[in-house]
Amino acid sequence: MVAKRLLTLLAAGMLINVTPRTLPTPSSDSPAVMRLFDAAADAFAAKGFHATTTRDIASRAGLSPAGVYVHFASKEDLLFQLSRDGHVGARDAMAAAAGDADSPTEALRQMIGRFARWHAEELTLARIVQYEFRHLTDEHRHEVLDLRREIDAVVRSVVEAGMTSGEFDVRDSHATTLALLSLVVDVARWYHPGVRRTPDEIEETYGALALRLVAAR
Amino acid sequence: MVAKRLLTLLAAGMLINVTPRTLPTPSSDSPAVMRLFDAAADAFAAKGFHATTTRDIASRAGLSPAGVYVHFASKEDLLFQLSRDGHVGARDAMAAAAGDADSPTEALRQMIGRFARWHAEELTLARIVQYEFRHLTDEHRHEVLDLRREIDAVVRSVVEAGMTSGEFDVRDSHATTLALLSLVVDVARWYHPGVRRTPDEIEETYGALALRLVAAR
DNA sequence: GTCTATATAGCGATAGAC
DNA sequence: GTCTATCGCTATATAGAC
Repeated sequence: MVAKRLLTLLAAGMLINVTPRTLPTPSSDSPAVMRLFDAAADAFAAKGFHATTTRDIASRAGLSPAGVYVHFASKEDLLFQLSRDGHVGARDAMAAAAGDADSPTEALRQMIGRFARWHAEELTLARIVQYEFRHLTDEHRHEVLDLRREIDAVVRSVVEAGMTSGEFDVRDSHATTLALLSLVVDVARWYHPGVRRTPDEIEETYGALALRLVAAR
Repeated sequence: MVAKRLLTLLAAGMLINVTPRTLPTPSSDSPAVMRLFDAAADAFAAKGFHATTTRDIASRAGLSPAGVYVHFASKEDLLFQLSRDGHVGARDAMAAAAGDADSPTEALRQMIGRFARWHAEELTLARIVQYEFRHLTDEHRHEVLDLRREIDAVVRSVVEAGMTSGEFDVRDSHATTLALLSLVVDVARWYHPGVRRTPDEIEETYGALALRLVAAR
């Protein structure tokens, strides 16, 4: 009961509302802006932030080099918006998954499975989220760090709910949360569409692996 | 018995000899070369390959910008030698750990524990190994990929030995090997000396987590 | 809002003296 | 083997025409 209430709280309230979505929604952006987001995401994911030039981004988006600066203040601004939106999407996908569950065991299975799936389905965004993070300015990095702490907190809350209910055999919730996130984050490293596994299989596999890590009964 | 022979084979022969160490040993390098290796490793680990300038490296090593090119053909050559030596060190640390074990269970615990510890103790090298990989030239990347495949193969061999002996409950040895390596690789992302855990604790924690992932009896 | 043209700076790497 | 000086190039970002 306590666990269930906690989970409901997390899924329905805390996570959804901690960072209100005051961002411009993608649908309100102009075609050029959307092309620039796509172009920058592909380039950053493929080559990394510093190996990507503004000319790369502009030409992929069908614009001149100067065209980028009509819509974005800098190359780093493009990275920041991609990174922030990616973190918000990842967090919301996980929170939604937890909301469907009626026990810590099911919440963890669905959250980790769904989060792993997100890394496969949103591969370019996931790579930016996990690998390009450090190239943000100090101010932007701190803003995104808050989102990362939210993601960490919801996983740890479910782990601790399972410890309290007796469903999980875990001594250190921080260490176990870190391990759970390690499994998921690394999907962005090895996954490639069509190789090894489908997003469906990844979701199932990682949900099961998560329950092994917490020694769920 | 079969499992034990396989493990001995892996530890004593295959891994150690697959790639003979024809590299110049660090001890035979000049002081300037060692300073350049250290300087480049620190800079690459802290900022990434493309955000590091040859002037950064040279000044950290106490040389002029031109001084780098007396000892290395290019900035990428420095990265390659660091990446290759790092992979060899990681592989050998793991193979040595497997050699001490008398069962797949103990081999896996010691290998994963030792490998995780290596990521903490050799943090700068580990970050280069895991994150700067993609900035190698095609030829160099393929050479390092062979080392990565060796590391993957030895972990998978131990997983499969445990499946054969009945000690592990695993359906897909590839997926489980990937998950085991995900745990370890991610240590290079979150570890920072003095924070959260000591290398000793990491070795113990990750050895135990590995056994959970394979559902060792 | 997009372009051409360019400012300003820094890059990796080399030449040649010592 | 290390230096000073610099080449040739590319980078991010801006100015101003349309």
